[in-house]
Amino acid sequence: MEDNGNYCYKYWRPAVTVDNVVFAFDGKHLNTLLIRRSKEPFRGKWAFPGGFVEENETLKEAALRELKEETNIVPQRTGEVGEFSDVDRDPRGRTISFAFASVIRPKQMNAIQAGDDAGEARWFSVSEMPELAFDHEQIFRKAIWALRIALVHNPVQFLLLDDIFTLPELQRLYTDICGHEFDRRNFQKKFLASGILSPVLQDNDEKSTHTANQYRFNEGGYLDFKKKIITKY
Amino acid sequence: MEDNGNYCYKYWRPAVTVDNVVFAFDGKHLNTLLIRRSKEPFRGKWAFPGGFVEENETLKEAALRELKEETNIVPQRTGEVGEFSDVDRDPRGRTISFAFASVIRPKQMNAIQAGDDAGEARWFSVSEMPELAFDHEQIFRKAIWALRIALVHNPVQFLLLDDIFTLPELQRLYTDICGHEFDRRNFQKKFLASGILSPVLQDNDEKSTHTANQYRFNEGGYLDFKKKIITKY
DNA sequence: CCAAAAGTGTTAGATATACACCCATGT
DNA sequence: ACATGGGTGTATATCTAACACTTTTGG
Repeated sequence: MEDNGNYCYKYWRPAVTVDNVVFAFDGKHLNTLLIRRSKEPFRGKWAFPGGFVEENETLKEAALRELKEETNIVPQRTGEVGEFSDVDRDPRGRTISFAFASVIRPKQMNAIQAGDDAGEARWFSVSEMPELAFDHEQIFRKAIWALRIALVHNPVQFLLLDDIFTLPELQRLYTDICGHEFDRRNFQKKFLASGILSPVLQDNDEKSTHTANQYRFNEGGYLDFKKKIITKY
Repeated sequence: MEDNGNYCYKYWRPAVTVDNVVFAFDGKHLNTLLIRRSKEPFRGKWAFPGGFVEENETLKEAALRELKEETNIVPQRTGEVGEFSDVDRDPRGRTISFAFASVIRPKQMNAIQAGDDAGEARWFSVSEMPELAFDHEQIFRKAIWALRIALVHNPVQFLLLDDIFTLPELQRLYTDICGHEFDRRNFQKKFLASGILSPVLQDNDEKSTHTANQYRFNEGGYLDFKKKIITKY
């Protein structure tokens, strides 16, 4: 068990890593960012970007540092997914990982750039995920679940869209996150009635053409809306 | 930094601990289990039971082991709360903690018995918590929040009650968890209509007396109810 | 010309809220 | 007798769900 290294402790300690599940919406579908492993174990397999935690950073800071180093992504928001500590989850030895889920805006998607020990970095639609290294399947399922819950408690959906967006886009995003189809008319009615969205006035030229109306997130309206909901519980 | 111990590694590793927030309902109020620290740091202060993770156990297994050792409690269910990894959260040195929240039934409450380095173990009403050691305030707030969310997704409320319970008890439990008063008539109507509860037939003698009706959790009804809800999202 | 995508309104059912009185028990 | 706690029903408002046609654009 002892690696004969320079860091010695009185009691056993596990190695601690962080993993990042980054979500992005390309206008059609929800995607996550994977890197292809260039080293053993699982060489050639896809995995979530991550790495070892260092001495002077929190787990979240470690996650964001690794994400930036390996993929050049800096998220809009990052939340906790959970711990993954099965004794045999890493063939190299006992490693505990803590996973985070992040969201970025569509326009940030092409900032990706594989760095460090990431051979390649690529977006995958959440409905077409490849086989993953380690227990990253498990991490993925838990991350989607966390995203679904966050949808209700934080306005992450609006951090997954650009500043100005359309209702059909918002609906497609909900469909992918919830894995459930929504009725278009009811969906629109609900959001328009909620006060969460502010319409963006378009040129009359554009407006006359038959394209989707544009909206912006209205933080004040959102907070009021949430206050009403909370009373319900 | 090097403690000159027997466990040596090539790279730095943090110490990893687990903490347990155990919730129990005494019929009137929601309580959590604290132990009084018998050692420095924070000697004499109250804290959640927990300890260091060992080599052949997951974090959850470590949490349950420490809980049993320090307080003699074996919970009905345990869920994740989150990570606590501020660089200076433990004055003894860099320590990362992962917190779990557990629930037990009322009749298990008096099984507590302080063991190991727990000088004393005691239940505190969640509305009358003492000052806590480390960043345990933070852990507590996050644990309550996790419990509130679990209420919607898992039937933890029924693991916090004995097998047979009354609607007023259930309502008091909800009040404490949600921090919000409910209308008695609407609360009862909702639960009775939901199919989640099965009435327990009482003797006519008892029934004629004016005491609260008894119910039992109905798992099948709960699953049907949940299925309907999920479609709504 | 056809397919794909977006706009738009109504109705019926379900759910949520607000609200008051009586009875039994124990002090 | 009084305070506490528990049982019970109705009316209103809100929310949810189901449902079809027209317009525009691009191929």
